[in-house]
Amino acid sequence: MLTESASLDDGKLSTPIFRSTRNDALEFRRPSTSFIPRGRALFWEGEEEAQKIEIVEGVVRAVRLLENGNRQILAFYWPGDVVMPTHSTNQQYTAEAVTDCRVIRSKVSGVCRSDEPCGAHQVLADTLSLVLTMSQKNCVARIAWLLLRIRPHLPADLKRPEALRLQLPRADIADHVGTSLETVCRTLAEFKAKKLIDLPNRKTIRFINLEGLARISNGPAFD
Amino acid sequence: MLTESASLDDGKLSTPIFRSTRNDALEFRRPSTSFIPRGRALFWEGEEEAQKIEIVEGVVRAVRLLENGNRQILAFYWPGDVVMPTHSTNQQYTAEAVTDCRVIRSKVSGVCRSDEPCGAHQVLADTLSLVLTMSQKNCVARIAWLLLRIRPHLPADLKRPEALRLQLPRADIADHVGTSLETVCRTLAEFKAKKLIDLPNRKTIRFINLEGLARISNGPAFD
DNA sequence: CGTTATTTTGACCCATGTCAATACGGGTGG
DNA sequence: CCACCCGTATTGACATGGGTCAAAATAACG
Repeated sequence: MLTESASLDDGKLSTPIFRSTRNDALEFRRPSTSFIPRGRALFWEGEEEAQKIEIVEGVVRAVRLLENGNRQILAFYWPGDVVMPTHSTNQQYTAEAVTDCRVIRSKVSGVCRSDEPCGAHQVLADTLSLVLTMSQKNCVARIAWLLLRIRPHLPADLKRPEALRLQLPRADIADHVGTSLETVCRTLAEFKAKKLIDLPNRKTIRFINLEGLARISNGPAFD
Repeated sequence: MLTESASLDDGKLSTPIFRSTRNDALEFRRPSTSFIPRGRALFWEGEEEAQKIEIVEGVVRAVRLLENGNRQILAFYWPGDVVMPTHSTNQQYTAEAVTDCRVIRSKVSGVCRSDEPCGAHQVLADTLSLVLTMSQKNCVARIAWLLLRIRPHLPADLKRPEALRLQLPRADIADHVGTSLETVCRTLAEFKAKKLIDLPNRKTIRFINLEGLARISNGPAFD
């Protein structure tokens, strides 16, 4: 599958906490904090464990694989989010690390209540809005919608003022909004040309005109 | 499952339009069936009642409405199915009668467990496969997929042997698989021309070549 | 520095949405 | 029972969004 080269290429820029000093080399100071290298799965479809996973650092994607090799990314999860299996008989999706991650695993009860909803409720909300977005909006609107959604979670790029580190590769964006990698590129270029965003480099984004993006994300009707 | 002869169309003559719904405060009361005319809502987005609704007869759709007036049908429910609100703070969808329906309402607890999952789990499973279908398959495959899914639930057409009563209007099919009404028509006509199905009239369908339909529903890769 | 993964840009064209005209067909009232 | 009517369905013509293939450019990595 993916290279688990454990090279902290992403980590060194985005994760000042992790690896900040040599002394912290072992993260086991904090109980049950574990490290997940980029590309590795946190759990798989079909796994039955009842656990919850809090993301401390990094980005996680919920994925369903398909017969033909294609994949659908159902949702992204960010630091502070808690990822849980649906407690049905088996997972409906796989959780994978988009970037190097640090997470905290803990047990969870078999029932879910309003104060502690299980993974199903969490994923449901995301998935519902995804279905709506996918079925009602065109590619441009979907990508604008995605950018606005992820923006609050993106870490600042230390070197460039006002710029954020876009942590998702183009392919992941494409597999989330249900389009091709090429269309993502073209659309981002279009946004840049329209001065809605700036792209200092491939992994960095600067939001310039949020209202414009929001208007586009509402769909072609409002151009 | 529960194959009813289901000639409710006649039944509405003798049935009182609406049994005034006072919520049965006592859980163990013998449930009474209520009649829901075509087009009426069983519950709405945002409603907070904790109830479950068993469909005795007819078809129900789970709908989300959109700003621009479009709608997305998340799922259809059939006799024997139990429709439940997600027990989160509010509904994520509206339930409406596609055809005249008879249903049984009853109270439900605030928690959900494996043996009695709440609406979220139910809708989640449907919605997940919907997302996958929508993002990965073309219109033809999506419509074939829908036909195969609804087939087990369709009541027989008494007058024509082997024929089933297609209870969903074209518009509902379109709003479920995320395409236009016209494309649904064209695709059905195409299936008929290829002798995969027959359409004796607008509300009747006869399945001829299930394998062929299944192949198409797997996507364009397998033509 | 050479090699590889990721991204960008271009060319082409098919599937599907949209607009528009027509044809059913099932209720309703006479 | 018939004729009318309106919602639903069908079919056609047309434009285009976005998928696919291909090649080049950039960044990442040893």
